[in-house]
Amino acid sequence: MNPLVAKLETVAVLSVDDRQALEAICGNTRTFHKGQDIVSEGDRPAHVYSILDGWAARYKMLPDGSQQISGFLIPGDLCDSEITVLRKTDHSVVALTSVTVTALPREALVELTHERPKLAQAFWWATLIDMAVLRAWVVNLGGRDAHARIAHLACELHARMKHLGLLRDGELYLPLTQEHLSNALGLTPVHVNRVLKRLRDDGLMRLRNRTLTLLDAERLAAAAGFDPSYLHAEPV
Amino acid sequence: MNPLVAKLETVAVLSVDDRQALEAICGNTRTFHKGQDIVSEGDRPAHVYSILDGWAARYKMLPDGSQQISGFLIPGDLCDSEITVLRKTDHSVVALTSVTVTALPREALVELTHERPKLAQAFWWATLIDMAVLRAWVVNLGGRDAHARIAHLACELHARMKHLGLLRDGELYLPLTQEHLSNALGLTPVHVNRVLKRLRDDGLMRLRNRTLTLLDAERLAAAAGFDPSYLHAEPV
DNA sequence: CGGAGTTTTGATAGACCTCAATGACTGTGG
DNA sequence: CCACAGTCATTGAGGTCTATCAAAACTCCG
Repeated sequence: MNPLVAKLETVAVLSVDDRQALEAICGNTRTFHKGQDIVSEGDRPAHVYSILDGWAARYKMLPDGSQQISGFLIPGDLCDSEITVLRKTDHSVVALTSVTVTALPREALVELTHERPKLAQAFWWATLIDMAVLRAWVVNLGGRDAHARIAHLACELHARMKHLGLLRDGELYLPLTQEHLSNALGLTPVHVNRVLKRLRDDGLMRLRNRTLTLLDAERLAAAAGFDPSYLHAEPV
Repeated sequence: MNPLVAKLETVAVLSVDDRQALEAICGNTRTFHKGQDIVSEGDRPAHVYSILDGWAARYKMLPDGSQQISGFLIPGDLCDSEITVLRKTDHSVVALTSVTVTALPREALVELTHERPKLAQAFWWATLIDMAVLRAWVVNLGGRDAHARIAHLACELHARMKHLGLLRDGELYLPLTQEHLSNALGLTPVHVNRVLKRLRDDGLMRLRNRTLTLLDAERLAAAAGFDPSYLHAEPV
């Protein structure tokens, strides 16, 4: 099933009609290769891209040439929903793996949500969850040291992928280099490396060969101060 | 006019009917005094509170007793819209001044947006703007040093208040202590103090007696890497 | 096998934190 | 109108976490 539909259905009950209408405006799929920008800062895309498969990252270039990642996107996530209100995107989205997206024409999406309030609600509510994730990032960056910060991100990604049913043997494919992590966490790659070593030595988690293993999920969550309830959305 | 309506009208065109329907579900107003929690983490409020007047801050308590602020709320902002999807709030909101809110019953809001797609869109789009602000916070916390970080927050708050027409002589009433700033910016109060002194000595900005003055808005924005377009929402 | 990207490790430096004390400001009550 | 308490701002000294610079080892892939 279309993962966007799946995501919306975790926050709202859609009628068959609603679902079909949404699927009807999904345009052609398009594939981006690893490293390619799906959306570039300053663009005024005519489409809202929804990720069908693969990983992507939102990031913003800073004046000194560094980049700050503000979110990781996985299947079901929208890359640039803000273009429905902002004239241009205020950040970029880059493919971390080969990424397949479906393109929802902006106008069609606006009309669709105008005609189908249930869908408009669903998009709103899905955005509220995304926002809860973003708040958790703020708390993570502002309130925790490197050790807890990395642990928390690991817990978040693990929980999100689990929710999508994308774990393999409890392990998680993570296409992130230590440099990606450092750009997401406000640390340097070198320090990320050292802290990963400590997490590994402490038996909390291991990241190797793009595979994340939670060695002791409970102690890891404790070290991270991780409480998954913000992610979720059990059916109301 | 109800500042919530004003906020929604910056992102969508509402009919008179829509506006009246929204105003109709605004329940009694309620006033919280400074320091009081408007929403507490773990609550399951039956109302979504919209700020009519005053300042508030979202924050989360961390295990070590510190608190991380994830946003400042000003008139028009919703305190706890996430309760439409999350069973309980994942953070608290505290009044920084005396705060007047209007209470929108959760059920009524859900029904209203179900019946009036334009309103549902407006709430969605307003949330997208709030999210852009939050992304900017992530970038600020993760990507900038203390000097630029404080400068950026000052620019953001100035721009938001200007947009609401709440500046006085280009100056901004800011009911924040240096400790609030430190809790928002992931710094210590002592360091905030030192950096504020430097910003003052450099002629960039001054914060004194709860009044923020941008001494040199242009150089300040440059130091902060501030680009206001994310905030905004000119009519599309 | 070669070469680029990535991970790992060491040594040193700097931004920011902690602890602690002083000084300014605000509101209150006598 | 002044004295007082409480909150908040300011300053100093020393310590820690994380950054920077540099180089070596590893991995992956063509």
